[in-house]
Amino acid sequence: MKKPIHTIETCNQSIGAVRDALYVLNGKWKLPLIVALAGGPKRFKEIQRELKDITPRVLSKELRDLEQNEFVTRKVFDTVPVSVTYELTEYSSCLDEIIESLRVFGMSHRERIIGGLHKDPELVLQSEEV
Amino acid sequence: MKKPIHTIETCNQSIGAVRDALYVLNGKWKLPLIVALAGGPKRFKEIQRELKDITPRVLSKELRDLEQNEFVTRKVFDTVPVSVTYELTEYSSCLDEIIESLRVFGMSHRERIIGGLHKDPELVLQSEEV
DNA sequence: GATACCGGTATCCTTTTGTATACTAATATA
DNA sequence: TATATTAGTATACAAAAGGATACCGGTATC
Repeated sequence: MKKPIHTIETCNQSIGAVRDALYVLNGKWKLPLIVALAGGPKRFKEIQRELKDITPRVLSKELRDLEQNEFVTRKVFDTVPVSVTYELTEYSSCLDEIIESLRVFGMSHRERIIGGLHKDPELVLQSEEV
Repeated sequence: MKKPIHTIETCNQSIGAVRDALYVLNGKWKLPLIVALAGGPKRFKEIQRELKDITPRVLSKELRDLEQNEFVTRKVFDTVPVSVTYELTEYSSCLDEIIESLRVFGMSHRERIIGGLHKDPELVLQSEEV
């Protein structure tokens, strides 16, 4: 008899892994922030202007999160006044694949929910303009 | 000259799609709940017992979310007292692929963060036992 | 001298998310 | 008669995420 593939431990481990993955992208601003930085290094205020409505408090925290996940590097330049840039790392490109698969899934799911004349799509879909 | 692939609209649309996708799996209990139902239809109390610590209020809400996303069907049986079962739909299997890619990413990311002797992995990784 | 820019931080507040606890009505069991 | 079971709901609360606003010290511009 074969060993079971799904033990309680491996299963919980998998749940943890998926949760870690989701955690990396969680919150309102991670994705827009990654997209903003995809165009090259940017300065703090520059990002803040691009992501209309993000407060410096939140931006600062989101950038720190991405930095700790090694998706972003922070560079301080010795100018007056100091300038600080944030830049996506090489490693961050490993997000591309998973973001793409989330995108594909999200698009088709949205089609299904809207196309199926769901009673209240706004309960199901998060992004606006349903 | 070619049309740009990344216009502001398509880009925002993509962000929305990814956000919708993440929204489907968000929260503390969606994943454990899906895993619990992967073993076949289960009744409310049965699930509640399996997911130790989930309160009926939250379980009820999570099940409703999954139902509205068409990942779960609710069936009421005319027994006394009534029994109600929850079951994954065919459609829910479209989650498999994306959950698997999240799992793979999550595992390797966790390895990287822990293996890289990150100062405080608990700031970065969400699932316990870092 | 007044104002604006830079990269944030401090403090307080609101919204969202999840928890705790108690409760329902009908039936079965002890 | 007392208790447990079913599938939840009601009310109140705590914790987490995010927003609003003001502020810092140093320089440049008006």
